[in-house]
Amino acid sequence: MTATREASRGVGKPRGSYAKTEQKRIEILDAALEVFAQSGYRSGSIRDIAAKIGMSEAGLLHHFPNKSALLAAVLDRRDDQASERFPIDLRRLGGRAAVSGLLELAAYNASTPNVVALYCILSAEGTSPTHPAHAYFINRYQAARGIFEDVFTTLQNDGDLRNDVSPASAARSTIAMMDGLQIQWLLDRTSVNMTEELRQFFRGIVNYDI
Amino acid sequence: MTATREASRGVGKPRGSYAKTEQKRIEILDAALEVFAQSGYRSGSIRDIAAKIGMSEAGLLHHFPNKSALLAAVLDRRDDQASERFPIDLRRLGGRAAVSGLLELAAYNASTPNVVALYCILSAEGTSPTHPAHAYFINRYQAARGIFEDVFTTLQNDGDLRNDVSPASAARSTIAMMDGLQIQWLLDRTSVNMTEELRQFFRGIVNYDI
DNA sequence: GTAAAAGTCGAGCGCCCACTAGTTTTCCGG
DNA sequence: CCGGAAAACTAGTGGGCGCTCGACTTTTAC
Repeated sequence: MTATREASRGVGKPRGSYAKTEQKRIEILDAALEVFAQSGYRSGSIRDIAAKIGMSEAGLLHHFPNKSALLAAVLDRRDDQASERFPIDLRRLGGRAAVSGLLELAAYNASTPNVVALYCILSAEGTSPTHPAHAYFINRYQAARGIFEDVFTTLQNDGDLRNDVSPASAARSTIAMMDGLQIQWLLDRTSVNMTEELRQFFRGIVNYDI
Repeated sequence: MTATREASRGVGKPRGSYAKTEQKRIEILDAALEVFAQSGYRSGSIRDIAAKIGMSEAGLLHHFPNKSALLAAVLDRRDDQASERFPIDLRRLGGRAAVSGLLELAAYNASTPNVVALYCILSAEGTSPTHPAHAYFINRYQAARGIFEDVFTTLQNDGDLRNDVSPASAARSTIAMMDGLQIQWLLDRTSVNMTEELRQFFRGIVNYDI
């Protein structure tokens, strides 16, 4: 996660990894994302992932101890990439700027369909308590609701959120809208424009022109 | 689908099924719904379904030719049951009554969590074009959008839908809201009240007190 | 240059899968 | 109450799965 090959160790024997190792890990994670996005975690196979990058299963499993660790690494990487490529701190922006940020986020998501598919299938699978990503999604949604609630609280304090809409409700329903639009969009990408539909949704709960 | 054991055939040899056959089919379909709801289609196994009702796999497969036919039968049965147990013709109701009907539908859904889980996981899996329920969901969403659009058109003609909301957009976003709320609700049933959240959503797009 | 760690692979283990074949058991119309 | 169809079971088949093991190759610190 940090930078280069295990950094400099003080003494001891261990050697750290080769120069190309990190690149290989990334190649694996990219392939895993595609496979999990298409087939889900439960039906996506390590065999398929390995084949996609011309590697043996055993070779792949040298880098990740098992399948669920691989999934965890895929999700970690996505979270890292998201904050790199879309570094918005919604709480900091607050109010109208944060709402605009959400619209930009929806537009950005529309440019990465396989990531959308990944979260769509994994969040559905993850509703089962036995799924390895169950806790991840519980936390993810709790965190998202917290952030969104703060954003809408700010918006309301600015007089920009309708008074009969509670920030908590706005948070829950905004998340629901984003998730729900993704399903229709994945089934038929011409059926819905996620950004415009989300904007229209916001028109129903805010007090300003958007 | 109709009523009793193949009805009366005129002449020929074949004998029709036993008295308990239909009951057994239903038992299988109920078990299949539970398994598919929990594990999805791809990871849900015929073995689990058969075990759940104390039957052998081969015995089960006597009633359904293969796994995907079983899934199709589960979906058929659900559609039949839905129109029996919740026989609302939204188009007929039109306008405010139809909107109320949707709120009742949300409340009804909250009383059948495994059905909600079934559609949640299957619609996510079904976004993949190779999934046996892909066409089913394409059709289902198209039909739903059509019905909802008619409902909101009526509502707008009655002056009950905000003028800056198109019926088509209201249809898409209402479906998205219902789907999205279900995910949060399945992850943590205390996190969201689907009916109230949907009502609040409608407040943003209608012109009357709801 | 070399030794040892890191990376890769082929083979295979035990398990689960959907589905089939053949046989036995259950039902029921006559 | 009996003959034959329907229903159910036992026993497989071929294949995919996650993961392990031991041997081989590549890299790299010294």
